[in-house]
Order: sequence, then structure tokens, then C-alpha cells
Amino acid sequence: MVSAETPTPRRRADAERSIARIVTAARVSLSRNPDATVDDIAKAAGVGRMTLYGHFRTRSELVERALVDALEAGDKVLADVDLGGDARKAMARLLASSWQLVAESAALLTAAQSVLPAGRLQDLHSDAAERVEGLIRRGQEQGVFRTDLPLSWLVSSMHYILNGAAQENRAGRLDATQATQVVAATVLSILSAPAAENLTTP
Amino acid sequence: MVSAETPTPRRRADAERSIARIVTAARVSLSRNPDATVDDIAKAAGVGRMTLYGHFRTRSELVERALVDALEAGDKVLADVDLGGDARKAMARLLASSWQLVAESAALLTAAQSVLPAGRLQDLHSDAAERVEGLIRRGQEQGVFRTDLPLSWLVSSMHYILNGAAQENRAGRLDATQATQVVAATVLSILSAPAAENLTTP
DNA sequence: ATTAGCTCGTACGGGAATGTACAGGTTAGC
DNA sequence: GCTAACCTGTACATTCCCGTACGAGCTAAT
Repeated sequence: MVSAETPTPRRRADAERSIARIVTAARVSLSRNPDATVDDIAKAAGVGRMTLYGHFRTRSELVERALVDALEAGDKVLADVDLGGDARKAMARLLASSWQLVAESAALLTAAQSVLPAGRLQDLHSDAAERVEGLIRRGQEQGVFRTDLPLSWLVSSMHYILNGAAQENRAGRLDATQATQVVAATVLSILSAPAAENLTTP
Repeated sequence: MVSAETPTPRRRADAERSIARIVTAARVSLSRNPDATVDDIAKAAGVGRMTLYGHFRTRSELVERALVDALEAGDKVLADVDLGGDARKAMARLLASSWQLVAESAALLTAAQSVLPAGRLQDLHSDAAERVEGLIRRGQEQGVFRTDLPLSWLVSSMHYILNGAAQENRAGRLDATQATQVVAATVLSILSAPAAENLTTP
């Protein structure tokens, strides 16, 4: 794994900086517009298109790299959050410190979906998904999260809400300051055990 | 308005049929893939590409026509649903008879978003949005729907959930038979007044 | 200071999709 | 049955984006 990470360590500091700028530019651009052009990304990175092709052979390769980068960042955040105690509060903490990041990744993910082979996506972000699933399961065991809906749907709907919040935020219809609270309130409502009067099939 | 609707009434029955097939094909194709080609749509309609261009001058024109058609269909369904009585049950009825349609329109809507001018979209589906808003407001007055989140967000999140359910359904991760119940349960959870223990900012 | 790596522009070729042009064949409507 | 409207295929111009090739200039590292 060590040799795989640095197959050719002969890289100038200068190039390393360019690559970093390109990857972050790709994350930003693709989160805003999944169809962003290679040229768009290069411009956003303040770099010539040919410089970009010097480091990434194809657009797909760049998209995958951006996704991996975003997922690693998300993983780091997830690892720093205390997921113990009351599952509801843990979820609120998790959302507060990561919703924006996850939302961006979600947009990037749809960008990757049309470029990367089918299974590649699930492979990449299976870790993150499992950790969220674990938290939800723990909440179910505590009796504070619902068990009347498929677990996979609970996770998916969380993603759709986060993605939606990001879109509304970009469209100027949802203030960034209140977005955190709105997201937490909405997601917790979805996850919580339903009151009796809301059951649709008694 | 009468003259605007039928500027050249001289159209053969045969052409009318083709147009209808093309529009429905466009709705189906664009709901599945927002980037569907004109050629794709023509093939789906069982019609030559040139026939299509005989009726629609540009792709945008076709996309808009498809969206209008879907919205009209949605409006018709909405009009047939009894929105009286308990707001929760009314919402459940509304979702049961329209979620699939709305979900498809949502996908089509994103297709239109990248083609039509900015304000055109809101103009087109403002009617439908207002009716849903009205139902939610009535639920708020009845005290069964929450008032701690922006109304616009409640409507938006409904759309994102519906759209998500459609995607999960297409991806084979959500059975069509249980989708109706899942959607209703999720949306009602979002709309319902939150229990005290779920409040994030007391 | 020399060298090897990096940057970047211009230019080119390939592919895909949109929209136009033309021309032969078919069909509805009077 | 005649006519005009309609369907259809092929072919073409245009545009956009991807990826490659070449080459000249700049910069980090030894």
C-alpha cells in the first residue's frame, strides 16, 4: 500500500500545489454544476487547461479524484464527532458539523454517477454509509428512531434532504445561518418514531 | 387567448396523434434521463427525428411542452382530490394519488431547469405550488402541522422526498408497492409538529 | 548554472448533438 | 382521385467538448 500511494515520489512541490488547487476547484465546480467542463475547472483553479491534463489524463479521472477527496474529508469529520449517548443528540451533532460537506458530496456524487462505472460508487462511499447506518441502528435499539421504514430508505432520505438544503441555500431561498437548524429538525423528524395519529396504515 | 391557442387550426388528425406520442415519449424519456437526446425521444415515440422537428423547432420547445403537459396532468389530479377534513389525512390522500406523477415531474423539472430561462419555471408551476401551500397552511391552523420551519422549506423538502422516492424506485432499492406508504409516512413526519424531545433549539 | 520538471498557449482531430436542407414516398381530407 | 399536408431518410453545417501534439518559456531542485 505504501508503494501504491507513492509510485513516483519525484514530484516538485510546485506540481503538488497545482494538483491540490485543481482538486479543490473540481470539488467546488462540480458541486455547483455536475456538467462543469474541464476548462471551467481549470479556470476555477487559476490554471491552464493543459496543466490540468498534465496531471489528470481524463475528465473521469479528475471527477473520481475529487470525489475521493471529498469522501476522505467527510470521513475525517465523521471520525471526530462523538456518536455516543442519546442517538438523537448524536445525530444532531453529526449533522451540525457535516451537513454542508455531505450536501456538497451528494451533488458531486451525482456528477460522478454519470461518469464512473456502476459499482465503483458504492465501493467508494460504503464506509461512510455504514457509519451512518450504525448510528441509526443504535437509535432504533434505544427506541427513539423509527423501525417502520426500511433502513436504506432512512439513509437515502437523509441524503435527499441534505442535498435539497444545499440547493435551496444556493438558490438563495434558505439562509445559511438557519440551514443547520432546519436540516437537523427535518432529519430528526424523519428518523423519529411516529406519533400514533400520523400512522397511515394502522 | 382563443386565437393564441389555435393560430393555425389546419392540422391533420394524423399529425395530432404524432404530437401526442412525442410529448408523452418526451415526458417518459426526460423523467428517466434529463439529458435525453432529441433522437432518443423520437425513437421512444416510434417516430423519425425529422418528424419531431416538423412539430417542434428546438429541443427547448419540446422540453417546455412536455413540462406543461405534465403539470396540467398533475393539476387535474390535484383538482380531483378531496382536500377537506383533517389536513393529515388530506395530505395522505393527495400523496397516494399523485406522488408518482409529482415525482416524475420533478425529474422533468430539473431537465427543464437547464434549458428554460430562469423565471419561466416558477411561472409555470406556481399554481400547483400554491395549492400545496394552502393545504399545509390549513394544517398549521389546525395545529397538526409544524410552524417552526419556513413554509417554503416544507414544500421544497416534500419535493425532494418525492423525487428521492422516484429515484430509489427506479434504482430498484424501493419496491413500488411499499413506496406509497413510505412516502406518506416520511412526508407526514416532516410536516408534523415535533415532539418536545426532538427540539434542537429549545 | 544546468537540468529536469512544470506551465501554458495554440492548434488540431474526433465524436456527439443540434438544427437545416432536400427529396421521395405515404396518407388524410375534400 | 387530387392535393396538400405529413412522414422519413440522408446528408450537411455548426457548435461544443474531449483529448493529443507540439513547442516555447518558466521554475524548482541539485
